[in-house]
Amino acid sequence: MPELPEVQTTVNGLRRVLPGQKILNVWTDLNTKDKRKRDTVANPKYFSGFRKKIIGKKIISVTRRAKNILINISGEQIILVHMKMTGHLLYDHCDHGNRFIHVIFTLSGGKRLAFCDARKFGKITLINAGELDTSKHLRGLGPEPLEKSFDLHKFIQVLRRRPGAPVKTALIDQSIIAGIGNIYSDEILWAAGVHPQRKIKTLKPTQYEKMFLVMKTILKKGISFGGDSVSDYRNPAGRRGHFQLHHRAYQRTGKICSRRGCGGVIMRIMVGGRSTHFCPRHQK
DNA sequence: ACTAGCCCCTGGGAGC
DNA sequence: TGCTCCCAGGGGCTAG
Repeated sequence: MPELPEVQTTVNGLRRVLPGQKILNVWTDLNTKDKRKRDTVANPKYFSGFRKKIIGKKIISVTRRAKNILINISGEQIILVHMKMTGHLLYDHCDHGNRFIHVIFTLSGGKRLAFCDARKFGKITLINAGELDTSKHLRGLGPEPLEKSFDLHKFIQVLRRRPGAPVKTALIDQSIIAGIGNIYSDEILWAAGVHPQRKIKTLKPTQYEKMFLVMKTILKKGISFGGDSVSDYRNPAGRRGHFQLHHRAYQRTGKICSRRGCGGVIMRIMVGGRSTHFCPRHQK
């Protein structure tokens, strides 16, 4: 469940080691006929072209947009990596016994960059830099929640584009705000004291303000803990993040709410097809 | 135009 | 011990 903080943690790790290196080779064992993966290295036909286009190219920088890792290479091209549910990138920590490694880039510095993904949902594709924002991979994404320019006014404005949606559904909608997923949305709503099924149009100004503030602090907290490894996420060095040790709602079903003086019991319900954890006592 | 729901995939945990 | 069933959920896609 890599979300913004996990993707940022990976980017922070990679941008210290990748820039300046050349890509010497790339290997994959992925092989699919799924037409949804037509434009990824999982498609053998695409992979041979991908391989030709990136070999010999130099890595310039590593950035992030929403939950996508963008590896900018020479020749005005970008390798886009989406980790989806269980994916992660490993730098110089790809041991041969790891059967979940599906893509390996050999680099000029003598180290390797590997894409590890137990469930093979992840995506690796190549985009021309000039077409990045209009590509189907990034087109339609909402604003970055941690940008300074993303203020309370814009927060309210984008959420109100889905007036009838439950607030939980709106928060994880990538076209509304980019980068929030199931874990951080539950944590944001717990901290804001907002019920996940509350409809956007019924939110009070004070609730918007509280949600906005805790959204920024919780996402930053996620980054400062090196992401959340409740599931498969690992940083480029193969190590776990620690945000999972600080969950207040996510996967705490049946536990006493840790808000001081609350005493509620965390519940799990389905909202918009996603399991949702919240405290029915203090989240209104 | 919108949304609900299925599907991709496989490990891990629960239940028997 | 080992089998089966269910759950995890980002996001593409389709049917309504």
